Amino acid sequence: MKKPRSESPASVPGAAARAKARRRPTQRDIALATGLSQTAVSLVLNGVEPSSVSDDARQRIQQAAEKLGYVPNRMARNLQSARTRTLACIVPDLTNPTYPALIRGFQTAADAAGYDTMIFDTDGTPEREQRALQWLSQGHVDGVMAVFFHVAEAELKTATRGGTAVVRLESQRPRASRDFDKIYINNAAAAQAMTQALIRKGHQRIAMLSCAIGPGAERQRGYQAAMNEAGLKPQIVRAEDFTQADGARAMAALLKTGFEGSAVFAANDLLAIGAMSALVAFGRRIPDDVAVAGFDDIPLAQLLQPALTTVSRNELAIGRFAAELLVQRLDGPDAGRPGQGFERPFELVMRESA
Amino acid sequence: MKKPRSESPASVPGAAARAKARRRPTQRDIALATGLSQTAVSLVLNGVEPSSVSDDARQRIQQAAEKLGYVPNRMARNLQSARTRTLACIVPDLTNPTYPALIRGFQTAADAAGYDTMIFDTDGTPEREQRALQWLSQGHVDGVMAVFFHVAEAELKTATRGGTAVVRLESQRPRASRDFDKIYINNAAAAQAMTQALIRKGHQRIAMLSCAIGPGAERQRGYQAAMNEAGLKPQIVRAEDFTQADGARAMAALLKTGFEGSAVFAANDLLAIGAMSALVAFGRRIPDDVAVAGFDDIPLAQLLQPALTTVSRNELAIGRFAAELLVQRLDGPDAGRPGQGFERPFELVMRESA
DNA sequence: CTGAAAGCGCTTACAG
DNA sequence: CTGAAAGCGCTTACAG
Repeated sequence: MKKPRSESPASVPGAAARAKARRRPTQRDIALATGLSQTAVSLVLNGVEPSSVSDDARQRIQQAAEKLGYVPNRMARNLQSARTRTLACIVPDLTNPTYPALIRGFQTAADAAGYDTMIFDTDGTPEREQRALQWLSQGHVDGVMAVFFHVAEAELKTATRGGTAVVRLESQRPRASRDFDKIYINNAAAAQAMTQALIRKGHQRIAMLSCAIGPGAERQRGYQAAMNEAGLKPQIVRAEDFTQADGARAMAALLKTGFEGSAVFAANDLLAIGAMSALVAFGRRIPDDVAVAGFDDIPLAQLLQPALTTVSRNELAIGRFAAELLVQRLDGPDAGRPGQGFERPFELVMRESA
Repeated sequence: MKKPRSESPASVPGAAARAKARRRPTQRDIALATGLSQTAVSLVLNGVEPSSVSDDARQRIQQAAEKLGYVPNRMARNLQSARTRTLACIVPDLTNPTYPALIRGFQTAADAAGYDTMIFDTDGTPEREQRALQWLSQGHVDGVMAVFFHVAEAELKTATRGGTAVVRLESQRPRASRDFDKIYINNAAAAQAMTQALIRKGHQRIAMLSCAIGPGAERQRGYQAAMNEAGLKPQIVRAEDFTQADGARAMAALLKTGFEGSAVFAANDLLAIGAMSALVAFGRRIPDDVAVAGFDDIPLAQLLQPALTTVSRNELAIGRFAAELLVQRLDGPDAGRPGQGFERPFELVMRESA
């Protein structure tokens, strides 16, 4: 045997040898141990009803399985049945607390339906989102809830054409899709409502701290609509990404150029928190000198001093709802129905910061 | 990446054809399309070198693969090669920001080595940790970094005997294990150091707010050692779980019974944050009336008002290190070496809250 | 250079 | 009731 010298994973000697050395028992081992057929073993261990295996055989098989510590090989089972009993969450950034909350809700519902949950963090970059797509297309999961910033609908459709159920979270009312469900909140309306609330509080010069990716555009749209409607001049400042550090940087830059507004509306809570720390560093009091509002209502928002005014989407409920949609599609009677769009409510949470 | 076109030929109508079109293309389809063997297809698509396939054949195969939008079926490949090129992180609670940081670091290193990262949230409960074990034993991943609260060493060993590489994060110096690596910080020493720091600041009545699970016990041990050593009387209050809500509840209960201490040392930052909100609600000023210290140094710690004094483990670095260990075991020359224990440093981060 | 064939561990018709 | 057999999509020795 000539060993091909390749990058192929299987040619790594150590792991392959080790795997073989400590082989896990298979149905064949149980068949050999009991003197019955592998078919019978499969039938018994899967509890296929009505059972065509005698009680005696069944008992011997179960005992042998127990004794050998048999665990089914999912790769093999999945290859055969094309079902994995696993769902995935694909999110841009686990260190943004809004996503763990979403996943928490998802997992609760997936668990109740007997599905495992896998989580994939894309970092919100085009490259890693493509890796997530590739991973999806390899058939690891039966269904997925995905938050993508850079993936086109057609790409997602291609990646999941193997039959993977999809719920996509959108930042605006999406076009109807035959192929998968979509959940969205009206980000523009939410941002507009928050801006209007700030205006009602007497603010005239309100800057928006936003970001070009993800839901940033829609939230800017809502802000602009409210400002225009009130005859006020919009001022939008762009941060690199939706992180606290980027928010602090952008706010500091704005302050250095002589910011004279009385309020800042940030496109998410992390940006708002960054802005708050920059404001404090520049000696501005919140909310007396500058009011601050955010978006997401992450758990931390109410713990800040002052507590952050923000927009809540109830992520926990959205996650739960998404998992339930997937399970219905996979196990329910409406497996084949066309995709639907589901709008979820938002809520303004007025706290001390504005 | 080019978007593959639909392979559904308009000239072949009918349900069968559509069902076929929906199927993901396989190597067999490429073989059929090119008139070459499936073996040749596999050889070319895996880039096996030195190649035994002619340039002409190679080109035709690659073109057909592109045209059909071929994506390898991982289930099949894994079944054959027993390798998945995927690593897992198993953690107790994604909504505790310390774990996203850990995962972030892990993912960075895994990514660099060409591995995908899957995340499994156990909720810290015995039931879900068992599900994680079961999932592990099904061979989904080549390696795993795990934080378990309730899983015995033997159980983990059994679940991964298929050859899955393991790095376990421990809360104390672990016993050496032949089977897997362990990373730990000396939680007792860290808690002791923090308690000593509080004592040096003049505090005499220091309560510890802790939790029975996970690293709670070790941190209590360190606290007690420091208190005893200084001739002070330890007072430990137990919260249900390591969450902010539990911290607030436990602190409020303590305050109701007439707490007279001048400092509270919480076993993690979330408990500390909960305690802070309870203290504020009861009209106590931090740190003037009661000083507060935590453990973990989650990103939020420095954003609080007052900023939280805490213990840092540098999760990002730990995660990165863990992934590198796994990759070395899987791809490196030292695949078979016995497991080692690696101690990582901690650091006291003194801020305003104490 | 190329393809026929065995086999990874499993499910599921099908024939005795 | 029971087992032989086909097949899921792939990798890889082996024979031409």
